[in-house]
Amino acid sequence: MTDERPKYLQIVDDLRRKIASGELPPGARLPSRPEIMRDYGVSNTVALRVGEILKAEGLAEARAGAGTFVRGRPTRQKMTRAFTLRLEMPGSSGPDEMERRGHRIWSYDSRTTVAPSDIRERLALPEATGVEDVVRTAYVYSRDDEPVMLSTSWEPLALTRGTPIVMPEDGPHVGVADRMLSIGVVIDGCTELVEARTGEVEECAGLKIPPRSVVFAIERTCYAQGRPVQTADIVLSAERYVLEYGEPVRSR
Amino acid sequence: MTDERPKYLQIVDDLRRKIASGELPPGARLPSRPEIMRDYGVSNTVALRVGEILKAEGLAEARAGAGTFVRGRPTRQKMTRAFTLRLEMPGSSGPDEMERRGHRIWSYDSRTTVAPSDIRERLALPEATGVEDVVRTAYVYSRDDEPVMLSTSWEPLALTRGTPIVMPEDGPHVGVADRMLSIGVVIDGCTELVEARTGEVEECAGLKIPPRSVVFAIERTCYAQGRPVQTADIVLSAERYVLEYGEPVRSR
DNA sequence: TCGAATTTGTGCGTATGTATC
DNA sequence: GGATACATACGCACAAATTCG
Repeated sequence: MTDERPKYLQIVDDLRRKIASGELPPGARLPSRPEIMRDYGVSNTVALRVGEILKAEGLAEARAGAGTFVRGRPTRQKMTRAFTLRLEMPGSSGPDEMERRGHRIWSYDSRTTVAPSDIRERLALPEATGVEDVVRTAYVYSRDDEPVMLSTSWEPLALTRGTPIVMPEDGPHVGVADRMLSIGVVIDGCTELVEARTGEVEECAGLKIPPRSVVFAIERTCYAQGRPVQTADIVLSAERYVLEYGEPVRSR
Repeated sequence: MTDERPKYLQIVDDLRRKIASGELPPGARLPSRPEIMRDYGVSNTVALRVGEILKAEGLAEARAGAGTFVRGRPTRQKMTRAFTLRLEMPGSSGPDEMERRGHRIWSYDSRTTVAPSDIRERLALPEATGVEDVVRTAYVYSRDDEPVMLSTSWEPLALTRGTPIVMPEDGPHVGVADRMLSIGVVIDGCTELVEARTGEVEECAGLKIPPRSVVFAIERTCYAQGRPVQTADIVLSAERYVLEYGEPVRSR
């Protein structure tokens, strides 16, 4: 054996090859930690690392007590972003686009707070004075009873204070545009900044995907006549979703 | 301490927070393994894991013998997608949005060929007959003399055959919309399917980024009255770019 | 220039809790 | 209930790279 590389990499490579070749098809059980230790003659440290790497690469999935299994790639859902925005534009009512596609709000948590500096910038808020000036709402969206999207929205209290829609979940209005319209704020513009990166541990845990999976992180800001009226941070798995932007094709 | 989460996560969180807040700016040294063990009262196993996670998340960079340092994120360029499309829409001329932002075509390679099946589907082409029916052009875009974007575009020969714009780089017309307009095809719709994943070896090599870096893979299709007239596969580094979509804000 | 101290990378052994079968 | 497997955590050792006096 003239291989200079670390043992754990050699083993990972070997298993990766077996997965790619189909020798270990999706669902197949990978060797357990003790088995790796025996088969390859290594310590638990190495066997442990092998599992961690395969999980991080999204190739394997571990279930405590059961074993480690080859992961079947999920079919990617299409998430039509521009379309969402359009449907949420003034006049819409009833379930918004998210719900129409089988997504439901799994949980949410609203509270008033002092906006952090990056949010202040996005909402064009003045210097912080220590006074609570935004409503922060953390949503978890689900599909088929699985969490699939995390969203944290921020709305300036200056806009909503004293209105019936201070707390997003109060009342019948669904979707930002609809809610804002009900207090006379017409949302007429929206931008999304799309970032892709490996998910933080908590994000991946919240989405029930392997740690460090690739995720989309979308920064969405809605405007009314040029003034930002709501901004949100949206996180979703890049393995499960493709984002669709652009003009929907009309006649087809 | 009522925190139920694993120790390594708590420590990672603490350091991540310090990095995000700027308390530990890019280039700053993170606590070493012995320091973490002492400061947080944990074993080397935990301290080790903390470093591994921060590295995997791209927040830190370790040099054996020297230490672990906060990684300076390359400042992310904003790639304004919708805007690009709009500027490329009929009537525009001169340098397109890509060029305006300092991007140049580094190299390209055009040839006629038989479209593969996925492209046939996107362009709504009939069954392949073995006859060359598309022009495939592979571009490498650069910025500051560095390759930053790969793009492969496909145009049906049925549209362009016999016109002066069969080969994209012939003539003065820059940008799809402009070129198509010159032969009477008015592009009036465009969709982009945005995917994020770890880059393939060739892609990362072409972009001069580390293997398995996170990349955007965009599938863009342009339509004229509902009929697809051009489609392209675009790959760019997710570490270097953020995609911007949506209505640009008017009055500001 | 050299060597000591430090730090990361790799590897070893072990223990305990908990989920699964 | 018992065996198995993963998750987390403890301990230690040594090589290679770097830093610094």
